[in-house]
Amino acid sequence: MAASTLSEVARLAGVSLATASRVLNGSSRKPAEDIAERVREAADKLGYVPNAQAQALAKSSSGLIGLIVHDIADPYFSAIARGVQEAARQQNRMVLLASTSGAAQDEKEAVAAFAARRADSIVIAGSRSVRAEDKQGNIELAAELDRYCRNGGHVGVVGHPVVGASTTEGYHVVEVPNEELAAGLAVELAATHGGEFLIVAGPEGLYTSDDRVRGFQRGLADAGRPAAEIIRTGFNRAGGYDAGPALAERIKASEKRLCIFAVNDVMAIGVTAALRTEGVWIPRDATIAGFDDIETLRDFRPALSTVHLPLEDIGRLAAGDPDTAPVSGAVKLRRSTETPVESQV
Amino acid sequence: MAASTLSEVARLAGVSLATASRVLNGSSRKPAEDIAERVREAADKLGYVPNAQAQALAKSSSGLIGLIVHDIADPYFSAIARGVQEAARQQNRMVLLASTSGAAQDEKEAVAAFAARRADSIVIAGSRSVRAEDKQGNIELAAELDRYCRNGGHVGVVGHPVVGASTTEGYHVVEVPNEELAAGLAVELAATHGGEFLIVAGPEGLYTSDDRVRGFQRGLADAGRPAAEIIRTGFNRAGGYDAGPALAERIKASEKRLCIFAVNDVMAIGVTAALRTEGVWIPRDATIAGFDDIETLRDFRPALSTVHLPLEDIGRLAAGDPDTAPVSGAVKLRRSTETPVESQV
DNA sequence: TTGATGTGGGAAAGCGCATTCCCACTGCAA
DNA sequence: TTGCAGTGGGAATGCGCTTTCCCACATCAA
Repeated sequence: MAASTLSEVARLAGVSLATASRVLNGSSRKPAEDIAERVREAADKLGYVPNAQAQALAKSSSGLIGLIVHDIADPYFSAIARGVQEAARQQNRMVLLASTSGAAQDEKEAVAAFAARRADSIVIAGSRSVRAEDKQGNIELAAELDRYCRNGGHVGVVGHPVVGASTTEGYHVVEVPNEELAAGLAVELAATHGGEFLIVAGPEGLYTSDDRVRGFQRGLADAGRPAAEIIRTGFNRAGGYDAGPALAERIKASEKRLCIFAVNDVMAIGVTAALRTEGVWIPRDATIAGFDDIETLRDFRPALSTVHLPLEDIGRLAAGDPDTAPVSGAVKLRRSTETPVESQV
Repeated sequence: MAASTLSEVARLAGVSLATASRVLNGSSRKPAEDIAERVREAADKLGYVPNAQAQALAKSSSGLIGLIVHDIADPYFSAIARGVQEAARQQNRMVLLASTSGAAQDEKEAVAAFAARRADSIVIAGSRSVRAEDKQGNIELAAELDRYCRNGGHVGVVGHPVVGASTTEGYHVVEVPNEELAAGLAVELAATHGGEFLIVAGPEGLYTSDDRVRGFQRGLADAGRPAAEIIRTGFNRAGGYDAGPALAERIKASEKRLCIFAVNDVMAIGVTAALRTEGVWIPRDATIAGFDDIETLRDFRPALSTVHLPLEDIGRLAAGDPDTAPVSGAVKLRRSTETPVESQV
């Protein structure tokens, strides 16, 4: 990647390096118009493209914003990514992407790589976990992030604070009221559903999942209902699908109507798909609700009851956009939790 | 983003800059083990993170790969992005992301920004168009890309060559056999569908859309069928949705059974959703097929007939992964094009 | 006319690192 | 002992740019 340099431009225009720099790369000092014109012409003729690396080195600010997600192809993350991308665009920055499948070790490496590139800020989306086997990874990740912050970096965290961070300096947590919203969902569901509840959750220790489970149980309690049984599985579509057979059996065996809360939309979709293969239909034989309100799934039938989260805004907020309103979700009841009249319990 | 520098490490370790560099940042010359150990200790104590900007400047290779998509939240693009991301990871690079909504002007700016960052290569996904109003934009984009290539950059293009590129030097086109696959789809559909065909296409001049339309028509011709009528709309879910009402009317008015080919999956989903609101059911009242085989939509019901494209592989290929096999799609007939026995035409 | 003030361009010093070149030192054969 | 190749560390240069500092010149009031 060689290209023409500023000094070549300066030479061609017959001015000094300093002047050329002032003309081309925005400085407070504006050279005279005729000179500026000469410089611009020279730059144009040479096809000059400023070397952002060198600029970053010289003014120690890279114009980069690092984004860490579990999987960029997961619609949850890609929606957030869109928000981050937009904020970056507004701030005249570029976004550096890292997918980590959620492994703390990988996230740590990503942070180090971003730090190496001197990213101005890092957005870390995706749930961390407090499970014992992740402990070491979390500690290292936190240490890496702390170091990054200490060196003047900004970290935007989606959802909940970084596990094990030793300081709040430099961290900006975008609060997502998972617990409250899940509670709200439970209350609203309890209003029309007289049967049992069951939660399809992610692995124990996964923050987001745990928050939503806790909230849902609290909502049930508030509505005077017994706590729901919990089935744990993967936090993705496959996890939901895997939980299907057991659920189907349960539904067929029990004469009480079941309402399933899957802690995110893709899991709910997975569950629904699996149930369908077992001959269990939503909402005829059971009802289900998700969480996130993923856009790509909005045409899914039966329309999925869920909790809307402004994912794009979340991304924007995490990227430090000041004009975006704080996160506020909303319960959306749709077809998937409508109990057909003839089968009320 | 200040941080400790190599020379601080060197001083602490009591060695020269050169030695520290050799120890820490992979050089062919390996200093003695005891010295190396001292340097590593010092680096560790200071929390040294090499400045990738400076490294890039010094050895003029940035380890960056730029990715241009229309919309990162579109599952088509996010799937490709995942592939690019994986390839980058394997190559020990990072990916720089730019979303452009497909405007040639924006894509040009993105290319310039990548060039400024001295990205080793650029992947440009998403269809370009040959419409007259985009002509100027295309020219400028091509010029920017050409310049980038001339300066030693590599460009990976998804689908079809860059419109107006003056050279092939540096370009690597990942061929996607849109036309052949669409033809294959038409042939397979014609085998079981006796009624009419209709195509819901993107705007005229959009390469991918045009290719698929052309292929489909050719397939129909091969099957001895008359050419399908074409409705043009937006190349996304909203476009498909917008086409719904007119289609519904048509379907209701005609007694011939209609098979719709939407040139991509999200459009097909949009059409289906709109038809549903008009009381038209797939596949009862009409059938529909899409293109792309988007993963997030696989649980959609009726299961969408489509053409499978290995999007992740496409991303990997475009990012220059040598181990990935060339693109080969496959027609997938599913529920959405199954004609119920009782309503055969 | 003189000195004060302002204006605008140029020289040069880094930014943090890789790398080339140089040199001191070692070991070994002659 | 001398000479030579080989080893390994250090000084210095440059990557492309920003920015400070300096200086030449013009302008204007006294």
